[in-house]
Amino acid sequence: MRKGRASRAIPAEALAEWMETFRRHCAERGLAVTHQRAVIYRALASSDEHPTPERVYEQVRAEVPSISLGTVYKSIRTFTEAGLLREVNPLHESLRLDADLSNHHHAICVRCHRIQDLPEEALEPVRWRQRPPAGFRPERTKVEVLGVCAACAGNQ
Amino acid sequence: MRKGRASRAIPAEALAEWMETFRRHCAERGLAVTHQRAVIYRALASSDEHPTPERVYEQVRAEVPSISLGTVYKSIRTFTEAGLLREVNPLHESLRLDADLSNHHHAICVRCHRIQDLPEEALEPVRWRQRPPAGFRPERTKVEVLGVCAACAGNQ
DNA sequence: ATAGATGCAAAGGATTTGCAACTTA
DNA sequence: TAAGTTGCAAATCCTTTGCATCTAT
Repeated sequence: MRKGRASRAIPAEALAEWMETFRRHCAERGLAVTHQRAVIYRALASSDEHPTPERVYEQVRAEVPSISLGTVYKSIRTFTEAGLLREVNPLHESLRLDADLSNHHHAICVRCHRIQDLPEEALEPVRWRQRPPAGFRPERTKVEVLGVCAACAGNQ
Repeated sequence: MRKGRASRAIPAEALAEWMETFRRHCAERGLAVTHQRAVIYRALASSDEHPTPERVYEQVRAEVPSISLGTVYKSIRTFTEAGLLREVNPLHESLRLDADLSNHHHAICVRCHRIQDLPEEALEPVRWRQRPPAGFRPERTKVEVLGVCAACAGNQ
């Protein structure tokens, strides 16, 4: 994991625009725009390292030393539920295992987290159009199709 | 999440073959083939639900009531490190966040878990060849390119 | 003024670890 | 028999919760 200050390769105006969007979204959903929330959102929007809550806490504490880790967690959850933020890893609550080592993909239910196998042939092979990031050595490509499974769709 | 007995749509002979492979792999790596390990591996290889360690524990306890959850965790880790088993979610240790809601993909380092963005145009669009699983309503498709990042490749 | 947000501390779940007793090769 | 594995309990890490105090609307 890289250390140091993480900054998205995005100009200050774009960040300003995101902060504006942030304020609007909060207003639309009746979320108070507190100092803490603004700082937390800014830390997230200006980072390209896909940080953990702990890492966000570190960054934010530099600006608001009295902030608590609990507030960071609560804000992140609020933002995620409001659709302002996304989890990179929808299945992070617990380890999920696969004894099938052949190449295949997964269909993941965003509601119940059921995972169904997709045979490799179910999808067109993934191909590069551009070059991979400099120095990155690709080994394996997985596709996750996120959606709603039959059971969850049936439950309304 | 489905309840009940999960069974992969694989005939008994294939399972027998997997168990044989399992024994061979254990032998190759100097891993003892204990009753517990065999039962744990069988539970995993015969399931299509991508179970959690807790779920494996439930299934295995039906056969070996005295087994401990710790042993299940230790065996799973041993199997994963030996390459007999794969984690569906390599990033499950902690929540990772993304404020960029536009469609894009990720390059994930399997060593340090660094996540780099891949713009959507970096890859050919993912297309279905076959039909999605019955009743599954796809919403979004994510590609994860797993590999080794520049920093980790440099460290040997 | 009031609903909602914060900070703190305690609780809860997932996973790992230490160690003595037991198995496998 | 020696090295490795198990079961148990305690420890650790990540995340949520309860509650009194404070703040944005």
